[in-house]
Amino acid sequence: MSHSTVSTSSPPATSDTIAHALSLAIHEHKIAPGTKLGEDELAEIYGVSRTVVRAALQTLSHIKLVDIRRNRGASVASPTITEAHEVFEARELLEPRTARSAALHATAADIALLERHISDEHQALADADPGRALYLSGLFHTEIARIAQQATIAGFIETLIARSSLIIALYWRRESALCEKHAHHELVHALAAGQAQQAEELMRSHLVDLHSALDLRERNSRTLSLRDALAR
Amino acid sequence: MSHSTVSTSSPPATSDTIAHALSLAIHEHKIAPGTKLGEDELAEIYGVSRTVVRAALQTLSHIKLVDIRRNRGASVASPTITEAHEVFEARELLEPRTARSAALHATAADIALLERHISDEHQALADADPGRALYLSGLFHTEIARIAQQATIAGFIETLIARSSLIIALYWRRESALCEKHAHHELVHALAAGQAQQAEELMRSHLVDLHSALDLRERNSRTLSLRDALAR
DNA sequence: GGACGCAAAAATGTATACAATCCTGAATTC
DNA sequence: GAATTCAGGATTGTATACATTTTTGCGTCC
Repeated sequence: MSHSTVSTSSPPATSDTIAHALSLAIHEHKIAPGTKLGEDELAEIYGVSRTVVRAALQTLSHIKLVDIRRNRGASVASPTITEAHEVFEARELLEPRTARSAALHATAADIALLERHISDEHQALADADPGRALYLSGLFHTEIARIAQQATIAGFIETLIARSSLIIALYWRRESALCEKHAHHELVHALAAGQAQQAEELMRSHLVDLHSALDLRERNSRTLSLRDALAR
Repeated sequence: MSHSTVSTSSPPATSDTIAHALSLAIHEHKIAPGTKLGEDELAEIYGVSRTVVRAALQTLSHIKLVDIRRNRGASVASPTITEAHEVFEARELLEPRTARSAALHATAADIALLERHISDEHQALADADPGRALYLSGLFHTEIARIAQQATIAGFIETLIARSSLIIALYWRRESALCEKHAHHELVHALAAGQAQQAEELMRSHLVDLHSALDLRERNSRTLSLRDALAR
């Protein structure tokens, strides 16, 4: 009896359950980019057959959290430097406009929710759980997209944020501390006040800050992909 | 022997093959929105097991070409009016910027390819194959996204164009004839000349034209969803 | 000692069998 | 006659068995 299933006597896991659980673990940096995700292993962990696991992995591969290569199985994706730039450029194109729209649609309940996310994030940092803080930070962005009432664009942003989590795992430079300390707060204020232009600008500069806090020099690429290669 | 497999003695279809074939048929309006896609039926048509068919359907559901509801199977998606607006608003946000970028990256080979797409599209219209013309028209847009060398955004645009095909099937009004007669040509000229600003503007107005050629009044929604309901 | 090759083992791809759910339609009831 | 109930069939969900491919590790050869 090596491993038991993750939770005892819970409703049997569906592929959505598993995809969600894996997604969370990846967001929180509990599973590193490049990690092999064996089907049998996951099937045993969640107490289901490989059929269900494969469906979950396919879902995750579609949002590029997981890389599936034929006959070679699934592993957590490791975005290249080029992809990292692309993801942040896409965010810089989509999110400011979305923040503008959110400023026009935000209700009091929306603002309250965003503020709770921020305080949860601070709590996670206080608990020395940076992975969870990062996840909540991403949730803040997806929440804004939802408030903007553009489900289609919100879906895109969701996948971009998921990939951003991988990018941060690979390329974040420690030196650049929490430059975003107040960015989310200021954004909420602009949204609450309905200041569309202000919200758009704040979001743009916030994303530029994030982008520039990454070490995306070519030199580093080789180092990191080498580490990946050794990691397995 | 009722149905035989689609092509005799071809390499066995993979889920990608099937997803591509179905996607093409939907793009070309050979399968109408709302059509039920039974697993056994498709499995027999393509000469594979349901396992492979299910993977293909899942792929298509990720890009919202197909709607899968638990225990209820898959059918071709029928976007609502709200979704239709969202899709075109997203395109209006993404594609003009992409066209700008394409103008800066386009090579002679790229331009030649685009021009061939246009002439193919005209040929299809001459052959009285409007479905294929529509498909090629969409391909023109995805090709521009590819030229822009932003794979991430190109992926988003690809799904938006796929959904646009469904939207056109549901909401296109015949009265508004080919207003876009020269739009693609002008766009290619701007791209070939490297006129970024011009390309961006042309793409924007082209998309606005398309958007306004749809009948997205609420009244029509009920009519069409009723037809859907009766269609099965 | 290192490179090559091959067989065994492990993992993924696909098909099939079985279980659970939904849909259909005829019989029943009011 | 209309609504309801409840089999029976049809369809989807999941597990398992088998086929194919990749990986691994040992042995051989140079």
